[in-house]
Amino acid sequence: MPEPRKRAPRGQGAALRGEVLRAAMDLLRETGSEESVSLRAVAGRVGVSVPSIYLHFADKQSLLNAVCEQVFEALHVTLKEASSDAADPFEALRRQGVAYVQFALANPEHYRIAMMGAPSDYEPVDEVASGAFGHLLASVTSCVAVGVLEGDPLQLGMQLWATAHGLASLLIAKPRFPWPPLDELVDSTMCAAGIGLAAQSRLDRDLSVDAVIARLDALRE
Amino acid sequence: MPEPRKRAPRGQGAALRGEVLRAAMDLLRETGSEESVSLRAVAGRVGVSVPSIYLHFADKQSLLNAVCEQVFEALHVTLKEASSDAADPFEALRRQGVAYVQFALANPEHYRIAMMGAPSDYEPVDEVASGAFGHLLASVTSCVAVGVLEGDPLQLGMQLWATAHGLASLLIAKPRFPWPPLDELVDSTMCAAGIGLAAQSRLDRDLSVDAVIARLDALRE
DNA sequence: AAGGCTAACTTAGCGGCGTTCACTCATAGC
DNA sequence: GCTATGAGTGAACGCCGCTAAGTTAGCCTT
Repeated sequence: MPEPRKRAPRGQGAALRGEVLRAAMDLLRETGSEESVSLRAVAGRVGVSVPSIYLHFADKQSLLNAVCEQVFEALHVTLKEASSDAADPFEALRRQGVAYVQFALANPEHYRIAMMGAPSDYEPVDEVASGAFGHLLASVTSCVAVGVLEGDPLQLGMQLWATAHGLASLLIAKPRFPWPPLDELVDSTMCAAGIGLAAQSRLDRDLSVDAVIARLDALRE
Repeated sequence: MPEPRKRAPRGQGAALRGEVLRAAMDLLRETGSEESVSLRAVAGRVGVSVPSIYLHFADKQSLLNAVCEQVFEALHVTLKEASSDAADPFEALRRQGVAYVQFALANPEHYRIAMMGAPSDYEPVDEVASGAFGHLLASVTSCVAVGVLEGDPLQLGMQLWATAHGLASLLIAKPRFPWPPLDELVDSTMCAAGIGLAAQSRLDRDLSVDAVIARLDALRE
């Protein structure tokens, strides 16, 4: 592994920032473990000395925060694409949930850093809100407008988010668990989450089992 | 902070193991961050030198694995207590879900290590299966027997587990997010998860929104 | 009671980590 | 040609997990 990098010309110092960020993301993907992404490893891959990283990132956490932003943006794009050809907003929710889990499983270490790490001082909560979660919220709001969901769109969105995240993060954190076939599991879970939220607002929450059974059996065709 | 520890008598060397484990858990709880639990910090708190830890734990990960086992056991006890006085198995599920999230929020760093960390080489998957998850599975199986849930209890249990874990881990990982009041959010989410799983098996999964609305509106009293 | 055996624990040190400070070097502008 | 400055480096600090070698103290044998 040579060190191909030449000193950048006068105005182009910031180019190094992009190279460092890309190297960090590549290392995460290739090694699959956050701990192997050390500043020395990143610097070595870029072909630069360690302190050079500090010219563009205040510290290691800032670099990881930049990684998170990339992940959030990629997730946003993925969810938009997944829901673009849905027939209705309820199906859009389901597709977004499935795409969310697939994204997490396809980029587990990126997802772990962005969504399962310790909360850092600067949580980009606005980024998330205006990005992927904002897109989810729009679909939820449409569902409320159509009448399939009822209640506060923000709370409904968080509940759906939590369901998708729960499945994704469990699958990532506990890969040895004897999971059933994933496609069916994920689709079933997101389906149940949507239907559950829709059904819950139409039912008294404190019904007895027998009452719940009686009501739900009416759903059968 | 003095170092009160005297050398243990001849047969009691293993007592140190318990002290180290307790110190690690206390440090986790007090500092609220895994990174501040270094072997030096643990050893200092116990009043012993660092290599002494290696007499009872193969490496740091083994110590953390022991912490995880404690957490799983405490979680198991919590879930058993929470569901002990439920009127029916469906309510037992709901109470377990609520208690699960409360446990995670009350012990966030313990929960993070046990459930949100990178999978270590020895995942105590059997421990989880025979403990807290086993207890959840029993309630699910009862629900299937009673007829409110339908399908594979293992898959249903995983889906409920994922929902509770999703809420818990999101709340821990994203504390800056503008969460609504937690009690209502948690109870609503677990309720919706149970009802959703029960309703899903009674519905064609590919109904259009309008069909879903029509069917679900029949649930209203 | 003396001495040895071994369990229990320590001292010293390795290499790797994030981070900092003082520095070199090349070039753009005068 | 000179110099100001942006781009990047070398060396070092303290903390980390971990290890090899050594030391201490109490039970057991004789």
